[in-house]
Amino acid sequence: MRFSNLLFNSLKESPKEAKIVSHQLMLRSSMIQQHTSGIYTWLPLGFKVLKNIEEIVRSNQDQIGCNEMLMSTIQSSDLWTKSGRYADYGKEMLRIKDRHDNELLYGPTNEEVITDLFSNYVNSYKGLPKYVYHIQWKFRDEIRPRFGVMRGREFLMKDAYSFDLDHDKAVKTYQTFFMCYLKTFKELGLQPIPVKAATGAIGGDLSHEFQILAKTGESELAYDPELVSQDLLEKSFDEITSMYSASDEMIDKSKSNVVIGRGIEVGHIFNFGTKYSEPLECYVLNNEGKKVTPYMGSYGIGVSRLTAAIIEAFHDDKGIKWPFNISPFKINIISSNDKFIDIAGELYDTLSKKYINISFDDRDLSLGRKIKDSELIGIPWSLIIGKNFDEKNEFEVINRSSGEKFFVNKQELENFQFEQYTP
RNA sequence: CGGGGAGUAGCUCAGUCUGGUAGAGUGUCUGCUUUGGGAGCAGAAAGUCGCAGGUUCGAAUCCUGUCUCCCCGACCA
Repeated sequence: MRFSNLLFNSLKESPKEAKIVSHQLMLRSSMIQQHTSGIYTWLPLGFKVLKNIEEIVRSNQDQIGCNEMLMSTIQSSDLWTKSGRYADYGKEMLRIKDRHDNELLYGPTNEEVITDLFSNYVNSYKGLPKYVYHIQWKFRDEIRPRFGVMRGREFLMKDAYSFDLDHDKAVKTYQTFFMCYLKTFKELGLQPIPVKAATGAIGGDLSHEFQILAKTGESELAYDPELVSQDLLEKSFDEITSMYSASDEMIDKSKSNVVIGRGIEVGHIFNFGTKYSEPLECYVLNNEGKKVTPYMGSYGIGVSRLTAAIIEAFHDDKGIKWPFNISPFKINIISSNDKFIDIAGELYDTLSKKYINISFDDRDLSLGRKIKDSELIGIPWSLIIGKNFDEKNEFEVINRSSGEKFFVNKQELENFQFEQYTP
């Protein structure tokens, strides 16, 4: 993408409504624009990031045999009345009436819809287990939206649902998703702390929140420091969950060797048994031909929230520092002045064949301004063609994260390991 | 929903107390000079002062109503 074609306008000052750094940087770098309280338009840069995160989440779901599908945003109230949640959900649910006066709602979650769908498609224990997910916009009419997309009313969520024959199998499934989540977050550059959670409105006997440590996190948590210092992917579910972690009121202050911090909840998983399958009359026939009710679980990841959470984790006073695979652009080509614009353009064409998502700042602006924008947006690499090219035929490559500079000739540039980037 | 604050140019904000021609910085546009870290000079465009009503000769400013946004709390991916 050439900057001359990009819908982008960096702001030097933060709009005053933004209180936390991720919100400020998202506004300053033209990632989002607020439409109304808690509802945002995703501008080109923000949308690219959102899709990159979505893709990482998607590939990890696919790896555990989870089926991607797409359920509607608008739902009928019928199923919710059946499950008993139409009344329970209260004002957080956005209720709508169509022209026939039918009661509809903008889905805040999908347990009802998927349970109903499942009961129509799977009738035998042989069809179990089944995992399905979708990545879809949700709406919860929060009392007080805040912090930009961190707590919006409209948000993009990956929600998966599992169906198992019995409780033990459902627990195994739960563990599979648990480990899948750790891997997903690691690919996003994050190491969240799995916190035992109260099961709340969704109910069930087993639930974990995945919290990213951040000063601006909304909830307090206490945890065993080993949950942060060790690679959890090398441990088993039992080893991990035997370490101490607790949130808010569940924190045991008498515990020693425990760290108190604040966290951003980026994922939440539940094992809730037959809480929905039973009232919605979802069953399969077992090997004796008898009706049994599947055991279910649901598994959420806040995709739009993750954009903000990742910025909270990776930024400095100059702007965002995107991990390579999340960044809207991987390499930003900058010509220091118009003299090099053609050479820069050729380089852009060449590199575009090798990498996806290269950008070329072809605007007629001073070098300083272009570098500032590149830093603000958080592009992992800037590639400058300027005086060093003139004098020594060298390109200058700057790493956003470390600030390191490399001077390379054309041959070296071709072999340069741009992917080796971690903030 | 309770408590607090704010709506004036794209953005940040002054002006409101004490009514009298709508302001600054930044950004935008044009021209020239520039071009290695948000360049310089000159010029220009840009706001029904959130909306509605009222008081007044006259309202951004005073009064009434209303809408929206933000912050603190209880709920949540």
